[in-house]
Amino acid sequence: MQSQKKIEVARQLSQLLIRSADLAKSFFASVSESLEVPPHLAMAILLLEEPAPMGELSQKMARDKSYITQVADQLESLGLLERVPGEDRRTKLLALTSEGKKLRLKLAEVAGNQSPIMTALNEEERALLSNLLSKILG
Amino acid sequence: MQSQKKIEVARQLSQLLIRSADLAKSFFASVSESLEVPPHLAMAILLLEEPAPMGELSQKMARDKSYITQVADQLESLGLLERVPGEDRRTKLLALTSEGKKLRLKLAEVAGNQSPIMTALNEEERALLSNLLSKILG
DNA sequence: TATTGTTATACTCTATAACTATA
DNA sequence: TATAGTTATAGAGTATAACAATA
Repeated sequence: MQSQKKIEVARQLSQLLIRSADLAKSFFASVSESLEVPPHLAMAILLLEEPAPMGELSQKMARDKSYITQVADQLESLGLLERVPGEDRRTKLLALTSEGKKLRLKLAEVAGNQSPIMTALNEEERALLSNLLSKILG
Repeated sequence: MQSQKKIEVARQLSQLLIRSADLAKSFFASVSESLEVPPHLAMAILLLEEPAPMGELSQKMARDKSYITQVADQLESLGLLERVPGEDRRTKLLALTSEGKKLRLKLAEVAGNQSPIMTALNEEERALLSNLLSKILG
């Protein structure tokens, strides 16, 4: 393939990728906002199916631990989670309250059923997409 | 498909999508930084193959015009572009200087050849991915 | 000494609102 | 009145650095 053409292919595909991810994000943002939680709090809730140490959430969200402290503070003040003692006394587990769990279910249901990924693609296409993306991620 | 399972599929695929887009972004960021331009300036340069009014760049980058003003200021102070008069006297065209054009070529070459999208997928796979993503974007 | 989490603070990206000049 | 661009400013999201408690 010619060099100039290659550039265009790469650029357009990158743009498609970024726009799709933006769509997924903004879909998730609108779901969260309809449930009156900011998106990053909603994402944390979704990831806390089981109580987990803050460091673990930091990894899963790919955010600094100091930011997780702030997220946890906000969720706590909304009554959606509690910090409970962990194995060793430095560790704190983030555990959803019953209200947090309720919210998690609602969030998961809407996000699972109405996501553009679910509505636009059938099962086979989703599997295909999953493979291609995994390949990119190496 | 069961509801709980569906949720997991949607979440995992969204995560894959977002992580792939993040990879594309951070690849581009590292390319730009190796050429000593911040990524958003680099993206503007890439999009300015031909001189274009600021409003057009605003659309292509999906950013507010006031932000484009700031981007243009920075590129101008780096000697990478000039504002030249457009058709009517309100309009200004953003035109790369010769140094800007040189940089654009380097940028495009590396981004086109070494992008994870290009290295991880073959031509057929890229076409497939492009279709799936277009479907999601509707 | 290394690890978990916290605090205070500052930075980056980007938008909003009010404006100027031109159409 | 509508459009292109500018200015000044503010906000959201996130990180850095120094710290405390525990291991």
